[in-house]
Amino acid sequence: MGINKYEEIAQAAIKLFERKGYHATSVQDIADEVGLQKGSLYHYISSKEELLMKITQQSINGFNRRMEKIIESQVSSKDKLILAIQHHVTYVARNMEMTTVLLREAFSLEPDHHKVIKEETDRYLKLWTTIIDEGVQADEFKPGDSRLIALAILGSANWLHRWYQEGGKMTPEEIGNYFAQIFLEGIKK
Amino acid sequence: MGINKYEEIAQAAIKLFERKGYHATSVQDIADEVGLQKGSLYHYISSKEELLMKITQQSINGFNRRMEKIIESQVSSKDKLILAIQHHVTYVARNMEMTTVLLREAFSLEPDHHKVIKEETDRYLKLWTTIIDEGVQADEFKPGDSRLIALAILGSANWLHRWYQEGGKMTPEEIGNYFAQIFLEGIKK
Amino acid sequence: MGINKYEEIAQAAIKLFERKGYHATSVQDIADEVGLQKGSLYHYISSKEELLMKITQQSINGFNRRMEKIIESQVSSKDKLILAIQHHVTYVARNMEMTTVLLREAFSLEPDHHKVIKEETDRYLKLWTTIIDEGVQADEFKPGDSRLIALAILGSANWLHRWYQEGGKMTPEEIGNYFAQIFLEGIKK
Amino acid sequence: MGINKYEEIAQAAIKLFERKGYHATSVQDIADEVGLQKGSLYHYISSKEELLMKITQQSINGFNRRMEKIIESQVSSKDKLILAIQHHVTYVARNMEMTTVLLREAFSLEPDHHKVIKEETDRYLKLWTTIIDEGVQADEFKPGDSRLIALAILGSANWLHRWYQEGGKMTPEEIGNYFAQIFLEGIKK
DNA sequence: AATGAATGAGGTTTCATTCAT
DNA sequence: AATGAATGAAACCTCATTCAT
Repeated sequence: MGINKYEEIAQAAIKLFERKGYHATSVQDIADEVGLQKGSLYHYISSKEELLMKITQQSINGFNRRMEKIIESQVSSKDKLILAIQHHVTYVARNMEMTTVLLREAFSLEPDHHKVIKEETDRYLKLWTTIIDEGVQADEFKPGDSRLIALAILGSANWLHRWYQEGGKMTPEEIGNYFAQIFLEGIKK
Repeated sequence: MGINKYEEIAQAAIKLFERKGYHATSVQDIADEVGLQKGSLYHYISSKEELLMKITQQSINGFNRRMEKIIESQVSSKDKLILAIQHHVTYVARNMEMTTVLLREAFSLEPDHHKVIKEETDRYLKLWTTIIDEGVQADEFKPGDSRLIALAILGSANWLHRWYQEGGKMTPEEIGNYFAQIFLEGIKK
Repeated sequence: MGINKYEEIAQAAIKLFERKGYHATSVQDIADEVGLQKGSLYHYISSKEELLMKITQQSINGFNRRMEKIIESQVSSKDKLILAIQHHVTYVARNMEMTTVLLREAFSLEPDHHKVIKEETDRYLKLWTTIIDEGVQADEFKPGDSRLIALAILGSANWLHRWYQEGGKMTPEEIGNYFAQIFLEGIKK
Repeated sequence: MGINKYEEIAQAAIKLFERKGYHATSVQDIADEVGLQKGSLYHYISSKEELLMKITQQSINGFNRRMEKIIESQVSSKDKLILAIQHHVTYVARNMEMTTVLLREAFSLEPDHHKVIKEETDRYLKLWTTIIDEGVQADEFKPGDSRLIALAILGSANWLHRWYQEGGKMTPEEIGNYFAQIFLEGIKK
């Protein structure tokens, strides 16, 4: 904190965008949060939207980077899926504010910027379907619609940003495990 | 359409809030959409926020009403859960815009209003855990954390508002069935 | 005054743009001049630049309209030129502020708008060369570079906006006559 | 270039003030043009306005200095007038940007500064009327209003900054000659 | 000599809401 | 029921200038 002012500003923006929403957060709010005058912010940023863009980009990149490593790893498809769920869930839980901004505010980006984020999220989805398709081919998963399955899992895992609270009775890792188990085994006795 | 002007205004608001977001939608936008002057809107509404409140309330009420009927029905817990998933999925798919406004914009409500919506969504969650708990007790479901299971299912089902498109290769009913199957049986072979 | 608010605003803008320049005139200045709040101006205009555009357009149109009538009239080229000089001079003198805005501020228009004004001023110049060329053909004027002559005359006549003051010892008509005489006969004895 | 940084800055300012206007040119623009940081400029200048003042002063001084030499020369009034026109025209043509700044932007100076420039331009005008008055007394020119004649000539000659382009079919000298001829002989056959 | 962080005032524009007609 | 003029606050952003380093 303090070393890199841009980072400090981005952190303030993440916090405020999460709490109030992008449009309801004023540049003044961000300036107040970092203790600068409104105008002084513009030494570091070129626009409020640039901040949102950087934040969402950083967020989706974090998801993609982890997922690519999992895909490249030498384990069974089932284990890849378990890892993917665990990683997604813990990443959301450990970056709640940033994830919320990505999931809720990215659509406020200007069309050009939004397109870039959209492409990255599409890529992320594809990485999920790859794992599932491979698992089906390896006879590890039931045949099915891999995109629908991926969307079901991602829905569950993303939803975490709406209810997870640090200090609850389960750790993110435990939640990830549980989610993995649900999707693999189902809840029926 | 045209009979009830308030309803017409609400429909315009739903459409615009979904498309642009609550804060990015101006009262002028809504007025344009219904073909009135900005000032004339205020014969029908008392504030922009009131519109958002009515919309989110109507939306969450729709979810709750259906769920209560399911709970009261005389079928097994498993069948209740299947019905609940089917109903939620089809309700989202058939009310995409309104659902999006509920899920993405409710947090823009003033604290007092937001609290009301929060209570209703909490109630909705509780209805889901009720079914699951009963299913566990009836030995239909594996023992587990019913809240976590409900949140997993709701996450999947809510996420639909981000990707569902009318005219896709599966109907909402088919998607609902598939989701139910995933959560009951899992995807592992 | 008061009947047409837009006209009132435009008049205030002309006065202020002339006095302080376009960029040095704030929307606040204009609002103060007409006794409105800054924001209220935007019921009548869509931007400050629109005002400048309207003003310059009205101004150059005034010049062109008069000139076209002169061209169509059935008099000798010499008399057309005299009329043109008289009209230009009196138009400048009677619309000092607007002319100043046209001549000094039009270049502040955005490229698209500026292009429109440029085309109109080019057209105006061409009307002048037409008269001169016809006069040369009719053997009324010495052979010469009609464009250069037109630019010389226009320079003199436009410059009026920098020095003319109402109530001076010569009326605009007298100045026009004198200018016409200078350009036709020269000053040499 | 480079030896005298102040001169470099002034040249950048002339170029930018001409292109965009004084108010539309930011100190940042000037800094960019000379490859310095905004703050560093203030080692050389004390304010943006000082730059405009220096530029306009240098410009009007150039006009006055030449004119004084002409007045002192031992030739007929007619030849003085011809020389004056030639010099003015070539000076404008060879210093287009600086002249434009003088003619278009001087009025943006603060009152105190503006007054100084005004006095110099008034002096310049008086030098012209002196020549004309002497020519009338020497029976070289027709009797007339010397101020009006001077303003007519200056208008033509100043207007050059709005249309002259290097590389046109006439050199500045040829244009000067032509203008002199027009004002002396007129265009009527 | 040069930087670049910071200021604080002011720029244009948008907007939810009110109200007389 | 509908208008449209008007408000006043707040939005994002720019800018000339200062100053510690």
